[in-house]
Amino acid sequence: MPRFKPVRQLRVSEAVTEQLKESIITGHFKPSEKLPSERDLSEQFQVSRVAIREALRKLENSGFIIIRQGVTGGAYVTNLTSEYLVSAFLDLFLADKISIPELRQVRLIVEPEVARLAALNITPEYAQQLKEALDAEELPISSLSEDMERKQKVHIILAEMSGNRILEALVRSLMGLTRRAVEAAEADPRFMHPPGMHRPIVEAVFAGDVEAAVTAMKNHAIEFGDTLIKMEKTYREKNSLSPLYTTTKKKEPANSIAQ
Amino acid sequence: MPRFKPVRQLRVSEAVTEQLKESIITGHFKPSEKLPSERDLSEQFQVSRVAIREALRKLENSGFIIIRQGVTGGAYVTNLTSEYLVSAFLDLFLADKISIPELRQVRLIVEPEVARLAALNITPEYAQQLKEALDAEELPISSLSEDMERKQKVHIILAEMSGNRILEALVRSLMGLTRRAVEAAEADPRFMHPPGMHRPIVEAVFAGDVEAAVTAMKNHAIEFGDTLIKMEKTYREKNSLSPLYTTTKKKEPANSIAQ
DNA sequence: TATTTTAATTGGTTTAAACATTATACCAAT
DNA sequence: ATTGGTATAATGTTTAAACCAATTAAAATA
Repeated sequence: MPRFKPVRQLRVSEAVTEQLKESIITGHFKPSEKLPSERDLSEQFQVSRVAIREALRKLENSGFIIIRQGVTGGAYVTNLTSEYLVSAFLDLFLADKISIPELRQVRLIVEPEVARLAALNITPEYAQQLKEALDAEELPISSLSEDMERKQKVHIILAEMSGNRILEALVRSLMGLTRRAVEAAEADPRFMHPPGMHRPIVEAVFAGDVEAAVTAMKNHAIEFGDTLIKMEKTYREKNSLSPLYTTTKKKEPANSIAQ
Repeated sequence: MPRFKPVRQLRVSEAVTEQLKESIITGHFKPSEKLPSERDLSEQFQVSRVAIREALRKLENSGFIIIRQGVTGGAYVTNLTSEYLVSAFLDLFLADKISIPELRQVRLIVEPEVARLAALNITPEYAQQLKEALDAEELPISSLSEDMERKQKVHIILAEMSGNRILEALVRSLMGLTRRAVEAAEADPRFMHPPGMHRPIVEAVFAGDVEAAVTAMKNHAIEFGDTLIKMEKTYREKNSLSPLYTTTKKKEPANSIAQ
Protein backbone atom coordinates (compact mmCIF):
# COMPACT_ATOMS: atom_id res chain seq x y z
CA MET A 1 0.00 0.00 0.00
CA PRO A 2 1.79 3.17 -1.06
CA ARG A 3 1.70 6.06 1.29
CA PHE A 4 -0.05 9.13 -0.06
CA LYS A 5 1.13 12.48 1.05
CA PRO A 6 -1.13 15.36 1.96
CA VAL A 7 -1.67 17.70 -0.98
CA ARG A 8 -1.39 21.38 -0.45
CA GLN A 9 -1.81 23.98 -3.11
CA LEU A 10 1.04 26.44 -3.11
CA ARG A 11 0.22 30.02 -2.55
CA VAL A 12 0.88 32.24 -5.55
CA SER A 13 3.67 33.95 -3.69
CA GLU A 14 5.26 30.63 -2.77
CA ALA A 15 5.43 29.58 -6.39
CA VAL A 16 7.09 32.89 -7.19
CA THR A 17 9.55 32.42 -4.34
CA GLU A 18 10.53 29.01 -5.64
CA GLN A 19 11.30 30.28 -9.09
CA LEU A 20 13.23 33.27 -7.89
CA LYS A 21 15.18 31.19 -5.40
CA GLU A 22 16.02 28.69 -8.11
CA SER A 23 17.29 31.44 -10.37
CA ILE A 24 19.54 32.66 -7.58
CA ILE A 25 20.83 29.22 -6.59
CA THR A 26 21.60 28.24 -10.15
CA GLY A 27 23.55 31.43 -10.60
CA HIS A 28 21.32 33.20 -13.05
CA PHE A 29 21.39 36.16 -10.69
CA LYS A 30 24.70 36.44 -8.91
CA PRO A 31 25.58 38.17 -5.64
CA SER A 32 25.35 41.94 -5.94
CA GLU A 33 23.11 41.67 -8.98
CA LYS A 34 19.68 43.19 -8.90
CA LEU A 35 16.47 41.36 -9.57
CA PRO A 36 13.91 43.06 -11.81
CA SER A 37 11.67 45.63 -10.13
CA GLU A 38 8.45 44.61 -8.44
CA ARG A 39 6.45 46.09 -11.28
CA ASP A 40 8.49 44.18 -13.87
CA LEU A 41 8.24 40.91 -11.99
CA SER A 42 4.52 41.45 -11.56
CA GLU A 43 4.22 41.61 -15.35
CA GLN A 44 6.54 38.71 -16.01
CA PHE A 45 4.89 36.38 -13.56
CA GLN A 46 1.42 37.73 -14.40
CA VAL A 47 0.50 38.02 -10.76
CA SER A 48 -0.24 40.98 -8.59
CA ARG A 49 2.47 43.11 -7.14
CA VAL A 50 1.45 42.09 -3.65
CA ALA A 51 2.26 38.48 -4.45
CA ILE A 52 5.67 39.55 -5.72
CA ARG A 53 6.27 41.48 -2.55
CA GLU A 54 5.46 38.47 -0.43
CA ALA A 55 7.83 36.34 -2.44
CA LEU A 56 10.61 38.88 -2.19
CA ARG A 57 9.98 39.24 1.50
CA LYS A 58 10.48 35.57 2.04
CA LEU A 59 13.76 35.61 0.16
CA GLU A 60 14.82 38.59 2.22
CA ASN A 61 13.91 36.85 5.45
CA SER A 62 16.05 33.86 4.57
CA GLY A 63 18.98 35.97 3.56
CA PHE A 64 19.07 35.50 -0.18
CA ILE A 65 18.38 39.13 -1.03
CA ILE A 66 18.37 42.56 0.54
CA ILE A 67 15.78 45.08 -0.48
CA ARG A 68 16.48 48.77 -0.82
CA GLN A 69 14.27 51.74 -1.54
CA GLY A 70 14.97 54.69 -3.80
CA VAL A 71 16.03 55.41 -7.30
CA THR A 72 18.59 52.61 -7.37
CA GLY A 73 16.43 50.50 -5.13
CA GLY A 74 15.31 46.97 -5.64
CA ALA A 75 16.13 43.45 -4.55
CA TYR A 76 19.85 42.70 -4.57
CA VAL A 77 21.17 39.15 -4.37
CA THR A 78 23.43 38.58 -1.38
CA ASN A 79 26.39 36.37 -0.81
CA LEU A 80 24.49 34.18 1.63
CA THR A 81 25.97 34.09 5.13
CA SER A 82 25.18 32.15 8.24
CA GLU A 83 23.42 35.14 9.74
CA TYR A 84 20.02 33.57 9.39
CA LEU A 85 21.23 30.35 10.87
CA VAL A 86 22.29 32.31 13.90
CA SER A 87 18.82 33.83 14.01
CA ALA A 88 17.22 30.41 13.91
CA PHE A 89 19.32 29.34 16.90
CA LEU A 90 18.43 32.54 18.71
CA ASP A 91 14.75 31.94 18.13
CA LEU A 92 15.05 28.53 19.72
CA PHE A 93 16.74 30.14 22.70
CA LEU A 94 14.12 32.87 22.92
CA ALA A 95 11.38 30.29 22.78
CA ASP A 96 13.05 28.46 25.65
CA LYS A 97 13.78 25.46 23.48
CA ILE A 98 17.49 25.45 24.32
CA SER A 99 19.24 26.53 27.47
CA ILE A 100 22.50 27.89 28.76
CA PRO A 101 23.69 24.57 30.25
CA GLU A 102 23.05 22.98 26.88
CA LEU A 103 24.99 25.78 25.25
CA ARG A 104 27.87 25.23 27.60
CA GLN A 105 27.93 21.53 26.82
CA VAL A 106 27.92 22.03 23.07
CA ARG A 107 30.67 24.60 23.25
CA LEU A 108 32.69 22.09 25.22
CA ILE A 109 32.21 19.51 22.48
CA VAL A 110 32.72 21.69 19.44
CA GLU A 111 35.22 24.39 20.28
CA PRO A 112 38.15 22.20 21.31
CA GLU A 113 37.87 20.48 17.94
CA VAL A 114 37.80 23.86 16.27
CA ALA A 115 40.95 24.80 18.12
CA ARG A 116 42.54 21.55 16.99
CA LEU A 117 41.87 22.32 13.36
CA ALA A 118 42.97 25.89 13.80
CA ALA A 119 46.28 24.78 15.28
CA LEU A 120 46.81 22.67 12.21
CA ASN A 121 46.10 25.62 9.95
CA ILE A 122 48.15 28.43 11.41
CA THR A 123 49.46 30.92 8.85
CA PRO A 124 51.19 34.28 9.27
CA GLU A 125 48.01 36.05 8.24
CA TYR A 126 45.87 34.22 10.73
CA ALA A 127 48.52 34.71 13.38
CA GLN A 128 48.35 38.42 12.75
CA GLN A 129 44.60 38.43 13.02
CA LEU A 130 44.69 36.53 16.28
CA LYS A 131 47.28 38.87 17.70
CA GLU A 132 45.20 41.88 16.76
CA ALA A 133 42.11 40.30 18.24
CA LEU A 134 43.94 39.64 21.50
CA ASP A 135 45.15 43.21 21.62
CA ALA A 136 41.71 44.56 20.84
CA GLU A 137 40.36 42.88 23.95
CA GLU A 138 42.36 45.32 26.04
CA LEU A 139 41.18 48.49 24.34
CA PRO A 140 38.75 50.92 25.97
CA ILE A 141 35.21 50.26 24.92
CA SER A 142 32.29 52.48 24.07
CA SER A 143 29.62 49.95 24.91
CA LEU A 144 29.14 46.58 26.58
CA SER A 145 28.03 45.00 23.36
CA GLU A 146 31.20 46.18 21.70
CA ASP A 147 33.22 44.56 24.47
CA MET A 148 31.29 41.40 24.00
CA GLU A 149 31.97 41.39 20.28
CA ARG A 150 35.64 41.98 20.74
CA LYS A 151 35.89 39.10 23.17
CA GLN A 152 34.34 36.77 20.69
CA LYS A 153 36.62 37.66 17.84
CA VAL A 154 39.25 35.06 18.71
CA HIS A 155 36.61 32.32 18.59
CA ILE A 156 35.43 33.50 15.20
CA ILE A 157 38.93 33.61 13.74
CA LEU A 158 39.68 30.14 15.04
CA ALA A 159 36.47 28.91 13.44
CA GLU A 160 37.48 30.45 10.14
CA MET A 161 40.87 28.83 10.49
CA SER A 162 39.23 25.43 10.94
CA GLY A 163 38.54 25.53 7.22
CA ASN A 164 35.13 24.03 7.80
CA ARG A 165 32.28 26.37 7.04
CA ILE A 166 29.72 24.35 8.95
CA LEU A 167 31.88 24.65 12.05
CA GLU A 168 32.27 28.34 11.37
CA ALA A 169 28.53 28.80 11.08
CA LEU A 170 28.07 26.78 14.22
CA VAL A 171 30.60 28.77 16.21
CA ARG A 172 29.02 32.02 15.02
CA SER A 173 25.70 30.68 16.26
CA LEU A 174 27.16 29.66 19.60
CA MET A 175 28.69 33.11 19.94
CA GLY A 176 25.39 34.73 19.08
CA LEU A 177 23.63 32.61 21.67
CA THR A 178 26.24 33.49 24.26
CA ARG A 179 25.95 37.17 23.49
CA ARG A 180 22.19 37.05 23.72
CA ALA A 181 22.29 35.20 27.02
CA VAL A 182 24.64 37.72 28.57
CA GLU A 183 22.46 40.59 27.37
CA ALA A 184 19.33 38.97 28.67
CA ALA A 185 20.91 38.53 32.08
CA GLU A 186 22.01 42.16 32.01
CA ALA A 187 25.46 40.98 32.96
CA ASP A 188 28.71 42.84 32.44
CA PRO A 189 31.05 41.04 30.02
CA ARG A 190 34.03 42.91 31.40
CA PHE A 191 33.84 40.96 34.65
CA MET A 192 32.60 37.69 33.28
CA HIS A 193 35.26 37.48 30.64
CA PRO A 194 38.35 39.46 31.55
CA PRO A 195 40.75 40.23 28.69
CA GLY A 196 43.40 37.62 28.13
CA MET A 197 41.42 34.49 28.77
CA HIS A 198 42.14 33.48 25.22
CA ARG A 199 45.88 33.85 25.48
CA PRO A 200 46.72 30.23 26.33
CA ILE A 201 44.59 29.04 23.40
CA VAL A 202 46.14 31.47 20.96
CA GLU A 203 49.68 30.65 22.11
CA ALA A 204 49.10 26.95 21.61
CA VAL A 205 47.65 27.63 18.18
CA PHE A 206 50.60 29.85 17.30
CA ALA A 207 52.92 27.03 18.30
CA GLY A 208 50.95 24.57 16.21
CA ASP A 209 50.63 22.55 19.38
CA VAL A 210 47.43 20.73 18.64
CA GLU A 211 46.87 18.99 21.93
CA ALA A 212 47.69 22.08 23.93
CA ALA A 213 45.20 24.04 21.86
CA VAL A 214 42.51 21.44 22.50
CA THR A 215 43.22 21.42 26.22
CA ALA A 216 43.35 25.20 26.50
CA MET A 217 40.06 25.61 24.70
CA LYS A 218 38.48 22.89 26.78
CA ASN A 219 39.55 24.63 29.94
CA HIS A 220 38.19 27.92 28.64
CA ALA A 221 34.87 26.37 27.70
CA ILE A 222 34.52 24.83 31.14
CA GLU A 223 35.51 27.96 32.97
CA PHE A 224 33.44 30.40 30.97
CA GLY A 225 30.56 27.95 30.76
CA ASP A 226 30.50 27.79 34.53
CA THR A 227 30.47 31.58 34.59
CA LEU A 228 27.47 31.63 32.27
CA ILE A 229 25.59 29.22 34.49
CA LYS A 230 26.38 31.26 37.56
CA MET A 231 25.26 34.36 35.72
CA GLU A 232 21.91 32.82 35.00
CA LYS A 233 21.52 31.67 38.57
CA THR A 234 22.26 35.14 39.84
CA TYR A 235 19.75 36.61 37.44
CA ARG A 236 17.09 34.19 38.62
CA GLU A 237 17.66 34.96 42.24
CA LYS A 238 17.54 38.66 41.56
CA ASN A 239 14.38 38.36 39.52
CA SER A 240 12.53 35.90 41.71
CA LEU A 241 10.79 33.26 39.64
CA SER A 242 11.68 34.80 36.34
CA PRO A 243 14.04 32.84 34.10
CA LEU A 244 15.66 34.66 31.26
CA TYR A 245 12.62 34.67 29.06
CA THR A 246 9.62 32.67 30.14
CA THR A 247 8.31 30.86 33.13
CA THR A 248 9.11 27.47 31.66
CA LYS A 249 11.65 25.43 33.52
CA LYS A 250 15.01 25.40 31.80
CA LYS A 251 16.26 22.08 30.59
CA GLU A 252 19.41 20.81 32.25
CA PRO A 253 21.63 18.52 30.16
CA ALA A 254 21.54 14.97 31.37
CA ASN A 255 25.31 14.66 31.76
CA SER A 256 28.46 16.62 31.75
CA ILE A 257 31.47 15.44 29.82
CA ALA A 258 35.17 15.91 30.08
CA GLN A 259 35.43 17.07 33.66
CA MET B 1 34.65 59.94 19.68
CA PRO B 2 31.60 57.65 20.14
CA ARG B 3 30.71 55.41 17.28
CA PHE B 4 27.41 56.26 15.62
CA LYS B 5 25.42 53.48 14.18
CA PRO B 6 23.53 53.64 10.94
CA VAL B 7 19.92 54.62 11.46
CA ARG B 8 17.26 52.61 9.81
CA GLN B 9 13.59 53.17 10.24
CA LEU B 10 11.71 49.98 10.89
CA ARG B 11 9.09 49.04 8.43
CA VAL B 12 5.57 49.10 9.80
CA SER B 13 5.34 45.36 9.39
CA GLU B 14 8.62 44.85 11.24
CA ALA B 15 7.33 46.75 14.24
CA VAL B 16 4.22 44.60 14.19
CA THR B 17 6.32 41.44 13.96
CA GLU B 18 8.33 42.48 17.01
CA GLN B 19 5.28 43.02 19.14
CA LEU B 20 3.62 39.81 18.08
CA LYS B 21 6.81 37.82 18.56
CA GLU B 22 7.25 39.29 22.00
CA SER B 23 3.72 38.35 22.98
CA ILE B 24 4.42 34.78 21.89
CA ILE B 25 7.82 34.50 23.59
CA THR B 26 6.55 35.89 26.86
CA GLY B 27 3.73 33.38 26.81
CA HIS B 28 0.83 35.70 26.31
CA PHE B 29 -0.20 33.48 23.40
CA LYS B 30 0.69 29.89 24.07
CA PRO B 31 1.23 27.03 21.61
CA SER B 32 -2.03 26.02 19.94
CA GLU B 33 -3.61 29.35 20.76
CA LYS B 34 -4.87 31.54 18.00
CA LEU B 35 -3.85 35.10 17.38
CA PRO B 36 -6.60 37.62 16.54
CA SER B 37 -7.74 37.72 12.95
CA GLU B 38 -5.96 39.87 10.40
CA ARG B 39 -8.83 42.33 10.39
CA ASP B 40 -8.80 42.56 14.18
CA LEU B 41 -5.06 43.04 14.33
CA SER B 42 -5.29 45.66 11.59
CA GLU B 43 -7.64 47.63 13.84
CA GLN B 44 -5.65 47.10 17.01
CA PHE B 45 -2.38 48.12 15.47
CA GLN B 46 -4.01 50.83 13.38
CA VAL B 47 -2.15 49.75 10.28
CA SER B 48 -3.29 48.27 7.04
CA ARG B 49 -4.08 44.62 6.63
CA VAL B 50 -1.17 44.23 4.25
CA ALA B 51 1.25 45.22 7.00
CA ILE B 52 -0.34 42.66 9.29
CA ARG B 53 -0.04 39.99 6.64
CA GLU B 54 3.64 40.77 6.19
CA ALA B 55 4.22 40.52 9.90
CA LEU B 56 2.36 37.26 10.17
CA ARG B 57 4.20 35.92 7.17
CA LYS B 58 7.52 36.56 8.81
CA LEU B 59 6.43 34.78 11.97
CA GLU B 60 5.23 31.90 9.85
CA ASN B 61 8.52 31.73 7.97
CA SER B 62 10.46 31.46 11.20
CA GLY B 63 8.22 28.81 12.60
CA PHE B 64 6.42 30.67 15.37
CA ILE B 65 2.97 30.34 13.84
CA ILE B 66 1.07 28.40 11.23
CA ILE B 67 -1.62 30.08 9.22
CA ARG B 68 -4.83 28.40 8.20
CA GLN B 69 -7.75 29.46 6.06
CA GLY B 70 -11.45 28.97 6.71
CA VAL B 71 -14.03 29.63 9.37
CA THR B 72 -11.75 28.48 12.17
CA GLY B 73 -8.74 29.79 10.33
CA GLY B 74 -6.15 32.21 11.53
CA ALA B 75 -2.62 32.27 12.87
CA TYR B 76 -1.95 29.54 15.42
CA VAL B 77 1.06 29.64 17.69
CA THR B 78 3.32 26.61 17.32
CA ASN B 79 5.55 24.75 19.69
CA LEU B 80 8.69 25.94 17.96
CA THR B 81 10.84 23.16 16.56
CA SER B 82 14.24 23.08 14.94
CA GLU B 83 12.67 22.69 11.53
CA TYR B 84 13.62 26.16 10.45
CA LEU B 85 17.12 25.69 11.68
CA VAL B 86 17.35 22.73 9.38
CA SER B 87 16.08 24.92 6.56
CA ALA B 88 18.73 27.51 7.28
CA PHE B 89 21.42 24.85 7.00
CA LEU B 90 19.88 23.56 3.81
CA ASP B 91 19.89 27.02 2.29
CA LEU B 92 23.60 27.29 2.99
CA PHE B 93 24.11 23.98 1.27
CA LEU B 94 21.95 24.98 -1.69
CA ALA B 95 23.87 28.22 -2.02
CA ASP B 96 27.08 26.20 -2.07
CA LYS B 97 28.26 27.74 1.18
CA ILE B 98 28.87 24.36 2.80
CA SER B 99 29.92 21.09 1.25
CA ILE B 100 29.73 17.37 1.67
CA PRO B 101 33.32 16.96 2.90
CA GLU B 102 32.58 19.61 5.51
CA LEU B 103 29.42 17.77 6.46
CA ARG B 104 31.39 14.56 6.84
CA GLN B 105 33.89 16.26 9.11
CA VAL B 106 31.27 17.80 11.35
CA ARG B 107 29.41 14.54 11.66
CA LEU B 108 32.68 12.96 12.71
CA ILE B 109 33.12 15.54 15.43
CA VAL B 110 29.60 15.71 16.74
CA GLU B 111 28.02 12.30 16.43
CA PRO B 112 30.47 10.27 18.47
CA GLU B 113 29.87 12.68 21.34
CA VAL B 114 26.16 12.26 20.85
CA ALA B 115 26.60 8.51 21.04
CA ARG B 116 28.62 8.95 24.22
CA LEU B 117 25.83 10.88 25.89
CA ALA B 118 23.23 8.45 24.60
CA ALA B 119 25.13 5.51 26.09
CA LEU B 120 25.05 7.29 29.42
CA ASN B 121 21.30 7.80 29.14
CA ILE B 122 20.00 4.43 28.08
CA THR B 123 16.51 3.60 29.42
CA PRO B 124 14.10 0.76 28.59
CA GLU B 125 11.96 3.15 26.59
CA TYR B 126 14.83 4.42 24.50
CA ALA B 127 16.11 0.88 24.10
CA GLN B 128 12.73 -0.08 22.70
CA GLN B 129 12.73 2.84 20.30
CA LEU B 130 16.22 1.98 19.08
CA LYS B 131 15.25 -1.65 18.60
CA GLU B 132 12.19 -0.65 16.60
CA ALA B 133 14.23 1.75 14.51
CA LEU B 134 16.75 -0.96 13.74
CA ASP B 135 13.99 -3.34 12.72
CA ALA B 136 12.32 -0.71 10.59
CA GLU B 137 15.47 -0.41 8.50
CA GLU B 138 14.82 -3.91 7.17
CA LEU B 139 11.23 -3.35 6.12
CA PRO B 140 10.15 -3.04 2.50
CA ILE B 141 9.93 0.57 1.40
CA SER B 142 7.55 2.48 -0.79
CA SER B 143 10.02 5.20 -1.76
CA LEU B 144 13.69 6.05 -1.57
CA SER B 145 13.01 9.02 0.65
CA GLU B 146 11.18 6.78 3.08
CA ASP B 147 14.17 4.47 3.16
CA MET B 148 16.38 7.44 3.83
CA GLU B 149 14.20 8.61 6.69
CA ARG B 150 14.14 5.20 8.27
CA LYS B 151 17.89 4.96 8.16
CA GLN B 152 18.26 8.24 9.96
CA LYS B 153 15.92 7.36 12.78
CA VAL B 154 18.64 5.81 14.94
CA HIS B 155 20.66 9.01 14.73
CA ILE B 156 17.67 11.09 15.74
CA ILE B 157 16.85 8.88 18.71
CA LEU B 158 20.45 8.96 19.89
CA ALA B 159 20.37 12.74 19.63
CA GLU B 160 17.22 12.87 21.71
CA MET B 161 18.86 10.58 24.22
CA SER B 162 21.79 12.96 24.52
CA GLY B 163 19.49 15.20 26.53
CA ASN B 164 20.92 18.26 24.83
CA ARG B 165 18.48 20.02 22.57
CA ILE B 166 21.15 21.96 20.70
CA LEU B 167 22.81 18.69 19.80
CA GLU B 168 19.45 17.31 18.81
CA ALA B 169 18.75 20.28 16.56
CA LEU B 170 22.23 19.97 15.13
CA VAL B 171 21.89 16.27 14.40
CA ARG B 172 18.52 16.88 12.75
CA SER B 173 20.20 19.49 10.60
CA LEU B 174 23.05 17.16 9.71
CA MET B 175 20.53 14.48 8.80
CA GLY B 176 18.59 16.95 6.69
CA LEU B 177 21.76 17.97 4.89
CA THR B 178 22.69 14.35 4.31
CA ARG B 179 19.27 13.57 2.95
CA ARG B 180 19.34 16.53 0.63
CA ALA B 181 22.79 15.65 -0.64
CA VAL B 182 21.76 12.09 -1.45
CA GLU B 183 18.66 13.34 -3.26
CA ALA B 184 20.63 15.88 -5.21
CA ALA B 185 23.06 13.21 -6.34
CA GLU B 186 20.14 10.99 -7.33
CA ALA B 187 21.76 8.21 -5.39
CA ASP B 188 20.11 5.13 -3.98
CA PRO B 189 20.23 5.03 -0.17
CA ARG B 190 19.65 1.29 -0.21
CA PHE B 191 23.13 0.67 -1.57
CA MET B 192 24.90 3.54 0.13
CA HIS B 193 23.61 2.64 3.55
CA PRO B 194 22.64 -0.99 3.86
CA PRO B 195 20.45 -1.90 6.81
CA GLY B 196 22.31 -2.85 9.94
CA MET B 197 25.13 -0.34 9.80
CA HIS B 198 23.88 1.08 13.05
CA ARG B 199 23.86 -2.20 14.89
CA PRO B 200 27.30 -1.93 16.49
CA ILE B 201 26.44 1.57 17.74
CA VAL B 202 23.11 0.52 19.15
CA GLU B 203 24.55 -2.53 20.83
CA ALA B 204 27.22 -0.48 22.54
CA VAL B 205 24.60 2.03 23.66
CA PHE B 206 22.40 -0.79 24.97
CA ALA B 207 25.34 -2.05 26.96
CA GLY B 208 26.01 1.40 28.32
CA ASP B 209 29.52 0.97 26.98
CA VAL B 210 30.42 4.57 26.41
CA GLU B 211 33.76 4.15 24.68
CA ALA B 212 32.48 1.43 22.43
CA ALA B 213 29.57 3.65 21.43
CA VAL B 214 31.95 6.51 20.61
CA THR B 215 34.19 4.21 18.57
CA ALA B 216 31.32 2.58 16.73
CA MET B 217 29.81 5.92 15.80
CA LYS B 218 33.18 7.27 14.72
CA ASN B 219 33.67 4.30 12.47
CA HIS B 220 30.21 4.75 11.02
CA ALA B 221 30.76 8.45 10.40
CA ILE B 222 34.04 7.73 8.61
CA GLU B 223 32.64 4.91 6.54
CA PHE B 224 29.41 6.58 5.51
CA GLY B 225 31.15 9.92 5.08
CA ASP B 226 33.50 8.32 2.62
CA THR B 227 30.49 6.90 0.83
CA LEU B 228 28.96 10.37 0.57
CA ILE B 229 32.16 11.77 -0.90
CA LYS B 230 32.35 8.96 -3.41
CA MET B 231 28.73 9.56 -4.28
CA GLU B 232 29.42 13.16 -5.05
CA LYS B 233 32.44 12.27 -7.13
CA THR B 234 30.42 9.79 -9.14
CA TYR B 235 27.72 12.37 -9.70
CA ARG B 236 30.26 14.89 -10.93
CA GLU B 237 31.81 12.50 -13.35
CA LYS B 238 28.43 11.51 -14.68
CA ASN B 239 27.36 15.10 -15.03
CA SER B 240 30.55 16.48 -16.47
CA LEU B 241 31.47 19.81 -14.92
CA SER B 242 28.32 20.05 -12.90
CA PRO B 243 28.64 19.87 -9.12
CA LEU B 244 25.54 19.22 -7.09
CA TYR B 245 24.08 22.65 -7.48
CA THR B 246 26.24 25.27 -9.09
CA THR B 247 29.42 25.60 -11.03
CA THR B 248 31.30 26.92 -8.02
CA LYS B 249 34.09 24.74 -6.79
CA LYS B 250 33.20 22.89 -3.60
CA LYS B 251 35.24 23.72 -0.54
CA GLU B 252 37.33 20.88 0.79
CA PRO B 253 38.04 20.90 4.54
CA ALA B 254 41.61 21.73 5.27
CA ASN B 255 42.24 18.65 7.42
CA SER B 256 40.78 15.39 8.43
CA ILE B 257 40.70 14.37 12.05
CA ALA B 258 40.58 11.13 13.93
CA GLN B 259 41.62 8.77 11.22
C1' DT C 1 -30.29 9.73 11.62
C1' DA C 2 -27.33 10.57 7.79
C1' DT C 3 -26.39 13.39 4.08
C1' DT C 4 -26.42 17.55 1.58
C1' DT C 5 -26.70 22.39 1.26
C1' DT C 6 -26.10 26.92 2.95
C1' DA C 7 -24.02 30.57 5.43
C1' DA C 8 -20.41 32.71 7.74
C1' DT C 9 -15.69 33.52 8.82
C1' DT C 10 -11.13 33.77 7.80
C1' DG C 11 -7.29 34.03 4.82
C1' DG C 12 -5.72 34.87 -0.18
C1' DT C 13 -5.41 37.80 -4.28
C1' DT C 14 -6.02 41.70 -7.15
C1' DT C 15 -6.24 46.52 -8.30
C1' DA C 16 -5.34 51.25 -7.81
C1' DA C 17 -3.62 55.17 -5.64
C1' DA C 18 -0.85 57.76 -2.68
C1' DC C 19 3.26 58.18 0.02
C1' DA C 20 8.32 57.67 1.38
C1' DT C 21 13.00 57.02 0.24
C1' DT C 22 16.97 57.50 -2.48
C1' DA C 23 20.36 58.78 -6.17
C1' DT C 24 21.30 61.94 -9.59
C1' DA C 25 21.49 66.22 -11.84
C1' DC C 26 21.55 70.90 -11.65
C1' DC C 27 22.04 75.40 -9.66
C1' DA C 28 23.41 78.89 -6.20
C1' DA C 29 26.32 80.59 -2.58
C1' DT C 30 30.73 80.92 -0.54
C1' DA D 1 36.44 73.99 -5.70
C1' DT D 2 33.30 72.88 -2.21
C1' DT D 3 29.06 72.83 0.12
C1' DG D 4 24.14 73.28 0.40
C1' DG D 5 19.60 73.36 -1.69
C1' DT D 6 16.12 71.88 -4.96
C1' DA D 7 13.86 69.18 -8.50
C1' DT D 8 13.10 64.90 -10.74
C1' DA D 9 12.52 60.15 -11.43
C1' DA D 10 12.64 55.38 -10.02
C1' DT D 11 11.78 52.09 -6.72
C1' DG D 12 9.90 50.38 -2.59
C1' DT D 13 6.13 51.16 1.17
C1' DT D 14 1.55 51.72 2.78
C1' DT D 15 -3.31 52.06 2.43
C1' DA D 16 -8.03 50.94 1.02
C1' DA D 17 -11.44 48.47 -1.29
C1' DA D 18 -13.22 44.74 -3.72
C1' DC D 19 -13.43 40.17 -4.83
C1' DC D 20 -12.12 35.18 -4.53
C1' DA D 21 -10.97 30.68 -2.14
C1' DA D 22 -10.95 27.54 1.66
C1' DT D 23 -12.96 25.69 5.59
C1' DT D 24 -16.21 24.58 9.11
C1' DA D 25 -20.46 24.74 11.56
C1' DA D 26 -25.22 25.13 11.23
C1' DA D 27 -29.39 24.42 8.85
C1' DA D 28 -32.14 21.96 5.67
C1' DT D 29 -33.50 17.81 3.41
C1' DA D 30 -34.06 12.95 2.42
